[in-house]
Amino acid sequence: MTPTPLRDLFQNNLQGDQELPAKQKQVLKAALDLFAAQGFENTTTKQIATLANVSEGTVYKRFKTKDQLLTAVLKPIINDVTPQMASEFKQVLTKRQFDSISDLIITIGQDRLQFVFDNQKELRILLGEILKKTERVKEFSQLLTTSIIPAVYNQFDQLKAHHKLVDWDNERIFQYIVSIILSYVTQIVMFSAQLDLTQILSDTAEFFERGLAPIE
Amino acid sequence: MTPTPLRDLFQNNLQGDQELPAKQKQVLKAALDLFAAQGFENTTTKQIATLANVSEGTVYKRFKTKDQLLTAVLKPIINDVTPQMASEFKQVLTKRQFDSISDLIITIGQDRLQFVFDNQKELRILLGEILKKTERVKEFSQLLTTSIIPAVYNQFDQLKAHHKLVDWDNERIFQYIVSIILSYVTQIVMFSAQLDLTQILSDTAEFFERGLAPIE
Amino acid sequence: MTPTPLRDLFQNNLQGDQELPAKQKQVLKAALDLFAAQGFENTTTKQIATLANVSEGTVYKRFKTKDQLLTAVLKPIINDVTPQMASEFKQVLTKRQFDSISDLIITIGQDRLQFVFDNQKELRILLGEILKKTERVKEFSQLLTTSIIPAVYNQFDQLKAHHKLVDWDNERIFQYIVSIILSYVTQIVMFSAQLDLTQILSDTAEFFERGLAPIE
Amino acid sequence: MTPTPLRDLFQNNLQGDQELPAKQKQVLKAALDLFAAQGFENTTTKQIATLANVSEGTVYKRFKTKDQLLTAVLKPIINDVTPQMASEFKQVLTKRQFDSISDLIITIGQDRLQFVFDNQKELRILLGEILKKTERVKEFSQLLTTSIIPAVYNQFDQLKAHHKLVDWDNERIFQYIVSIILSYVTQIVMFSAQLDLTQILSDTAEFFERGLAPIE
DNA sequence: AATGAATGAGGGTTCATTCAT
DNA sequence: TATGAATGAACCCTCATTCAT
Repeated sequence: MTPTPLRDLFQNNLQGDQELPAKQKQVLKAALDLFAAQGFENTTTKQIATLANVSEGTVYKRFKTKDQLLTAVLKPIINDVTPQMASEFKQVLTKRQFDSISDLIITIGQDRLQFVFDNQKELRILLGEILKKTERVKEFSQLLTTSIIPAVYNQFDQLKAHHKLVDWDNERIFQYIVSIILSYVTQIVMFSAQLDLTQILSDTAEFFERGLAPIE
Repeated sequence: MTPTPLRDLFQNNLQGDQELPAKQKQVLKAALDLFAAQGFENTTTKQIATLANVSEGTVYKRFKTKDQLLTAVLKPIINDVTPQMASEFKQVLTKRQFDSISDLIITIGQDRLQFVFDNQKELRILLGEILKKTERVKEFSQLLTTSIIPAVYNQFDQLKAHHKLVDWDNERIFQYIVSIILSYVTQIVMFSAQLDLTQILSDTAEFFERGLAPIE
Repeated sequence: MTPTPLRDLFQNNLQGDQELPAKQKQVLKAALDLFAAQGFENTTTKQIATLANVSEGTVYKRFKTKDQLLTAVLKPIINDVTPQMASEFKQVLTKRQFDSISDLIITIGQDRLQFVFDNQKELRILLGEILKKTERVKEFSQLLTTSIIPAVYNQFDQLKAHHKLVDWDNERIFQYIVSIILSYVTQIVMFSAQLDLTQILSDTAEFFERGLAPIE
Repeated sequence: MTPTPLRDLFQNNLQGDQELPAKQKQVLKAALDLFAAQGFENTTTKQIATLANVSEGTVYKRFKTKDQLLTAVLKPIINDVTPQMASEFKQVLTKRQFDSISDLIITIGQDRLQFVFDNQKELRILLGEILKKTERVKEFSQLLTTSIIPAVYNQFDQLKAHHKLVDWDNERIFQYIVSIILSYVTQIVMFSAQLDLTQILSDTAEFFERGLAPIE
């Protein structure tokens, strides 16, 4: 079961908004695509209007400045899409209990690496834009933290209870795992690396099996 | 012994160029600072001229377009500054032999985390600009790879010989270590996290001591 | 009945264009006047904007470059104005039958010399611009050729039939007549010569009466 | 005996100037070539400096503005080269006596048409530049007038004396002949027409033989 | 005299934003 | 509400010209 692409989540989310006129939705959709493809500064409002099949004036009807438009694009991603994404991921985490660190890592890894792989373009640019405004960064990361973390920590706790995980702080364990998975993510997104995901995950699992084994 | 800041390395490197007129050096220096502070697109050639105490025409005397100016700023960093930086780091690696993974990680970590910490601003933006052009990414990463890696691998080999490190591929070991250190780097650069570097490094060292212990 | 000035023809033609906004028409009109008065390179887009009572941005709304603006000025002249001009001239040629070479030359000469005289400024510069692009030259001259020539040749043929014109190729006869009339045109346009058109035409007519008399 | 090309005459003339430093001569030569090839406005002083193998400063050593440089290029052409050219042509006119209008026309025509043909590029542009400043036009045409005309008129007078030419004003006769020859010149220069010069000249001669025959 | 770095006014062009319809 | 013409500030860049060496 592959994760739903970011772009689709975004669009579904837009359609749920009763208040927003159809044309404005087209604007947001066009803006997302163009920002993702060329970055914020390199996208003109005219391009957005054209792609959205809308006049330039319409772009400004609701969003008073180009910057507000960016915010409007980012907001649903941060407020709605990411949670949705997160909950999708959470399902993976809560559907069943993992019986080892290996199991956990391979499952998580497969799911998220796939997601990143499928959304390279959007992630690369949107990340860039998000990073430019420090406030946004905070919002965004908090989001992730509050929704996914509990599910993961719960799994950690259960593994610990079964004496299958070292008794360190969940934060610390989480950091190590995320770090290494993210490093592969980076290689994929930034360098378009062609990696053997299966091999990598099994190696990584082996490593954590040792590094995070409970202390006897 | 703290690592030399990027900005100073850049400037020293410029001063070595006999051919480039003083004003042109001022231009490059100003451009680096402004690009680092506000990004490429948000920096005006007029701003650069003003900061460099130079007319706008002068900016264009040598560098025919704003883009060429960016390249001219990046080139010495990639061709000269980074190697210098790398060799500085290499010295740390070759000066002495490490007697454990912990030792290695703490030493490396301290040096590089400090460097990143000191150059947050420059790294954040320049990295952004470098990432925009895929060709540059390749150049840049190859650079790092060829100059530092051998020294690190040499240390690994010696630790293995003394039966103090698991007998995995050096690449694999390197990836794990770098991943986790980079994850802290990221937290510093992107989120301006206030971290207790000493604590972190000792924890990380402990983790690797277990995960990378030789198999009995 | 004096021929309609080029500038008026141009303006009438513009007004016929329903699609083009009023301000854009002002731009074209201003551009024609300025190009004619100072040449293309010596005319600023700002000057055009000012004369047209329009912002500089408006100049570029429709015409993406200054060069396209020149083309846009020249196009109606080539495509519409000249034909109109030509047809006006053709009327003179077809309205009645000429009963001698003298008659023909004096009539043609008066009409066209007057036209040139009235449009000195426009002709002088526009011709210059037209000549810079060889492709345009071709277009332009073909235009003239296809629309006027037949009417003239028809007159020649009738004169020949009445045994009032030498039996040479029409092209050859046309060339001689046009050459000499153009030479006076040139003197008017280029040197602002003050010529006694009536005297000149009667002299010229006399000359042709002899040179082009039918061979007995 | 083909006429000497304009460019060579210009250069020879420069070499005769003792006062002008060698580098300045290079500048003038380069300027002529570039102005001829691309027009005045489209030629930069840097281009001139480069082609002349000279620094930009040197270009301004003697010629204080770009416009003065144009004047300096045009001056020798008007003051020295054209007279030389004219005298060359005059020789053709005075070397022998012509025994008919045909003879005269064919000889003149061949010589001058050839000259124009060989100097198309220079003539086309230089003429353009000359035409832009009305004062220059006057200078230039007077030049031609005073040096060549007498020789031509002398020939006319002799033909008249031998009862081989109509007894009209020399100016009038001259105008007719020059007009028609110039019309062919124009076709060559402007439209790069491929004309059969021999045929044309013999036709033209025939025409004038009739049009300018003495009145019985 | 010659150099070429430096100047800076001004040119063409873009684009976020406004506004009349 | 939607349109798209209009705006004008600001940008990148050019180039004739000056000036220190």
